[in-house]
Amino acid sequence: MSMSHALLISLLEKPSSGFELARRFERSIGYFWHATHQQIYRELGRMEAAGWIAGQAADDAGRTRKRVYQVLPAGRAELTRWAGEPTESSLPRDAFTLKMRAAAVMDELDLRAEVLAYIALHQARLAEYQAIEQRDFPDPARMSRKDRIQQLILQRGLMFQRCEIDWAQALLHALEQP
Amino acid sequence: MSMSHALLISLLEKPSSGFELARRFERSIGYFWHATHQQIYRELGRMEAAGWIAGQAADDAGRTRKRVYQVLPAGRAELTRWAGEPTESSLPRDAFTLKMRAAAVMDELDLRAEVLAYIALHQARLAEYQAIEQRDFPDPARMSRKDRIQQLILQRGLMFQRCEIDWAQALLHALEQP
DNA sequence: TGCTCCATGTAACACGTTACATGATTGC
DNA sequence: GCAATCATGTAACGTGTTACATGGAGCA
Repeated sequence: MSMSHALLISLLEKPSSGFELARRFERSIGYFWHATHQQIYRELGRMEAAGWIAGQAADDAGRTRKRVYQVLPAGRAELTRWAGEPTESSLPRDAFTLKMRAAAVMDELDLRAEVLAYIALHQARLAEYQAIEQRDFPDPARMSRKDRIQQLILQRGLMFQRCEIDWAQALLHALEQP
Repeated sequence: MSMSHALLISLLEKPSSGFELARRFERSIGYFWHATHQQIYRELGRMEAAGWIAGQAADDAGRTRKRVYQVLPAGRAELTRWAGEPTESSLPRDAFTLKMRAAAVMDELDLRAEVLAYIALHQARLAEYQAIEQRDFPDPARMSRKDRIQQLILQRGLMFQRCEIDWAQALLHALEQP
């Protein structure tokens, strides 16, 4: 799995503690890759053992156990190796589409409320992404290569939300017909 | 998990053996929900024990162990119950996007070939879906409610492929800039 | 003092993947 | 007779999820 690589990239973007990573994997990064804190701690332990990352007591640790991890050369090498191998195409598992398949074969199911909730969810996400875009990429003129790529990744998310909303509206229309 | 529900819906669409389900979950259904044959046999066993489905020796079984399963009333009831509960929003884990995040923070990575392969993959899928649409929904005039919903589900897939292709082309352009 | 948040972990279990095994049928 | 495909399964392992536990810091 690429869980470890997701963490390596995240640590390259910013050296962090396990807890900070967990928060980020619930939010911005989480929009594209989700993980629980247990997975993260487990993986951080493995990667430290493998010499990919090094953790040390954080400056602001006080008497807490807070440790901040950073990527070692071996971790960078592993990322390079991984980037070169063929990408596994992710296979979706979408409970919503599944319910719509159910609605197709079971006439008695009325899923209009589900579709409305789905539209609302994706409209909320769209608004969130738009806010992130305005916050992180306010000036289209002065952007580095890194900024441009990161903005494109965000725009992929924006594009999907718009697609989902349009599609769900067409679906709603179809469900309202006998 | 909704693995069992995916199988129930698939069995409602057409009573089948485990092997037939496995083939379908690699192909058409697999575009929206993937499963290996081991998962399928395991789940069929559980569902039969729970009284959701019943299996009997297939008509064309001969001396093989082929068994065809069909959904029992308890299985239908379970689908109805499941459709009524709130839908868990699926969280994506996309290795390709992850690699692009890596490219953003590691200048030395050249992922242009990856992007080209990605474009080719989604163009191939687009063509596949278009072929399925022409085969399964040839006559837009005479379509049942069921057909219309199933076509919309397929069109969601088509829409995503087009989005991915357009987006990847923009990304390719960004990667070619220093 | 008690509440909430920060921070890290263990343990048990469910789910998913991979490798391997078995035997019948179909076509060359 | 052999290979490919149909058809079902077991076993082992890795990953993901859920529940629970622990303790410090900041605040009212």
